[in-house]
Amino acid sequence: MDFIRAIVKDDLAAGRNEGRVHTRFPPEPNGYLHIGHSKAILLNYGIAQEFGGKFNLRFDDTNPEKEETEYVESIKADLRWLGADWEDREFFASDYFDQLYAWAVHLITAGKAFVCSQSLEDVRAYRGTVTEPGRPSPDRERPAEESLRLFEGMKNGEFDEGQYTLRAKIDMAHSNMKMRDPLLYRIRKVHHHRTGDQWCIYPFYDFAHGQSDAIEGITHSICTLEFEVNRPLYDWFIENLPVPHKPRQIEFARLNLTYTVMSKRKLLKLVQEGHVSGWDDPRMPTISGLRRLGYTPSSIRNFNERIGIAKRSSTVDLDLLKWALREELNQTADRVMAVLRPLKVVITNYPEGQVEQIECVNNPEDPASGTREVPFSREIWIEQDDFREEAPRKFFRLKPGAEVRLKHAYFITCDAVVKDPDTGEVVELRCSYDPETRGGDSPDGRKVKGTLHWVSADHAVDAEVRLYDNLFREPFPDQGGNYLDNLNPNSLEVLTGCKLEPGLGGVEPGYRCQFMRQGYFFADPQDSQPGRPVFNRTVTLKDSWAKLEAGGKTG
RNA sequence: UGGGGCGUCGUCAAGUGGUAAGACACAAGGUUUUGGUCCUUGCAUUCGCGGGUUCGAAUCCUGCCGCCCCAACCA
Repeated sequence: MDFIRAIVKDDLAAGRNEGRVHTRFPPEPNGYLHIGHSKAILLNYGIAQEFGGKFNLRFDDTNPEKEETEYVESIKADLRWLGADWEDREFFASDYFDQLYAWAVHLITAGKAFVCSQSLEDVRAYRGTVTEPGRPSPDRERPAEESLRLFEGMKNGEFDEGQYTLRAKIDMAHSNMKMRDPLLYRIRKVHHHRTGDQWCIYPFYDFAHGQSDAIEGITHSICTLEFEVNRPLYDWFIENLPVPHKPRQIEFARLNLTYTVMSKRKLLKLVQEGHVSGWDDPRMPTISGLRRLGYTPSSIRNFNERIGIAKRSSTVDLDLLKWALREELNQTADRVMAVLRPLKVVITNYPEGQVEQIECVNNPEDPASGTREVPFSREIWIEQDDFREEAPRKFFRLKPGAEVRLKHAYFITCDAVVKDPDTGEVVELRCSYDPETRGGDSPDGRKVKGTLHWVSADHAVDAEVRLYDNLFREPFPDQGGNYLDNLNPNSLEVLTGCKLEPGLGGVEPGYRCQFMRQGYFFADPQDSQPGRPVFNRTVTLKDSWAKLEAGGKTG
């Protein structure tokens, strides 16, 4: 059990919050959700579930300049996909603008807030530094009546942007910078995605967040580490306002992942500069990107269970995310045969025009998945990588004179290599098969080390296959300068003319399977259609042969 | 630098005074009609470093070191 659940459990045992548990996920609708957000979502939703509590969705929409309805919709879709259910409790900080305004008035009346006329520059200069105390604004002792009048003027649009702000009167010498008379409201004459032009003053995060929690009866306001310094201010508002409930803020370490970036600002730049096709590009660490790549919600939940919750900043190995996906798909995905880079094989002793139906196991990990029939004929496609004219000792695939097994079908032996007379490129293999080995076993007990996947040439379905790899080539893209310099130039390779076993021709978008010996693939939800399949490679299979080769240990 | 937070295996992470869980990664074997899966084994005499308290310390005290956050009219 992590430290936050321990706190919740303890609160329950002590009878705090009337025995309630109520959490929330408070995204700002200024970008798409990413895998890092899934940690916060699953934590908050998970705690509500486990302790019989409730979970709210609340959009933190206090900055109209960056927020859009498109983001609101994408966030809701992603939350649903992850399985987080906020029932009918969908809120917006902007729902509380009236109450927040009233509370601001309350603070002014109590002499705890004032309207300040300092310029942006002066506010900054007077704030002091981390080692020096700040100085009070000349307006700090403005009479409450006057502040009240000015604040109303601000609300009514009588002033220009930047002319006035509302500030709390706390302590300009406080060692915590957040407590040096923080800004509560600013004038912004911009259209808000929900309140339209109703308001021209908008509350800041600090003045909106805790109070929104209080209004909703949130018991545990869980957020990330960088808000730790905001907590004294969070508590100050709760203590100095007549709020209906006192929530408690608890911070945990946000998720970082190797080979990617997680800040919305950086992701937005990737989108805007066209380094990716959009927020849902399969290479993006966004929820929508992972979904389109082929990830499952359960694998993301499983991943989150394994990384834990703690307070130390950390970066999780991307391999763990990939592992969580493989672990699930190994159990659930049907195995099919697809040749990505085709090489023609003619089985010279196989009768011309003959076609046999070969029975294939759908998933050896799941007997209930049954079998299917795949046509076999004289000409087939195999993977170019599965043939080497000059092969190292440990290369168990096809080479001149060698015998291998075609999965579920026959043993074949390579008799001759046909090359393009001009380029020397291998264009076709002439092989012979052993009719006694149908099904893949030899009656004389003869063993072969290699088993290849294949597709009958006459029956193959053509497809486009997109091979995705890490977006960045460095585990820490931010290290040493600009992350854009560390973009992986080979993050996407598009293959056309791939040869699929015929059953794959009519597959629906969103279909998931294992291309045997290659990886898990997903029929692209947007570009694939029955009759014209387009597959995304979600994740490769572990490849110990590639590892041997890379290590020079192929004999 | 003032304040806040954190330092346990390559990466995450349990552990809260009784003598270092687990997962991923990695390595070596075995099984295998996917060089996949699966199985076996190995992988921190040590918990940032140094002192101290104690029969006993990753856990308590103390000094130091390192990393992260805060000086947006962002969240």
